[in-house]
Amino acid sequence: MSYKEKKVISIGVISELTGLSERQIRYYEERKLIFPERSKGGTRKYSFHDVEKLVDIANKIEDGMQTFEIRREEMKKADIRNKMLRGQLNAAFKMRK
Amino acid sequence: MSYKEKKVISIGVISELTGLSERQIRYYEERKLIFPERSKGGTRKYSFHDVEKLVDIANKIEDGMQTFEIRREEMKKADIRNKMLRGQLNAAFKMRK
DNA sequence: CGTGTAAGGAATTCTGACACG
DNA sequence: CGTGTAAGGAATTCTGACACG
Repeated sequence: MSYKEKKVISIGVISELTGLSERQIRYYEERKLIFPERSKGGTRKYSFHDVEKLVDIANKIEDGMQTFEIRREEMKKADIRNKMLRGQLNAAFKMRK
Repeated sequence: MSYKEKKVISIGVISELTGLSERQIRYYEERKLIFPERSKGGTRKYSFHDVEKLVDIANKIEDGMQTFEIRREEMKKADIRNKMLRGQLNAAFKMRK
């Protein structure tokens, strides 16, 4: 896994990097838009990828989009990715028969 | 600046990533081998590059090298880099005359 | 709905020092 | 020299709640 995906950054730093309040960052997690890991003690850990995600989210919210819409959009993307992956695997499987 | 160089990781996470104790990590800073940044509150912030540096340092110490030797080695490398850079710049300057 | 805030507590980090060697 | 540790304090983060709207 690349550095970009490693969850090692605490919420305070994330707040600085994104310009969002800690409240906002935690709320977007509550709405299932981001998924930080946790230390043994329970503190949240984010990745650089999460920083980019958060900036995207913030922009969409500024444009008037609601969190559930952003989430739905995200789900749709993941769905398409899954279908494409299935297609790939299926094609590969058929070739082996 | 790439993600690798951004100083955003706290000492606890660095300790986990490197397997070194916080004591060791702070000591290597005292010996001028690494240079974390500080938050307003004074907590140390490291980069992924520092993680790699620390692993290197730990290996050298395990091989019996002393911190001042590691530092000397580092200084020498930086020195060579500087000389090469000067050479480059000088050559470029002459070409313009 | 999305965000601010005060509240109390817990986890994290800091420094300077003593210890061993 | 390099590292462990106990000590006391400060910075950081956590959760649940009230507020506004």
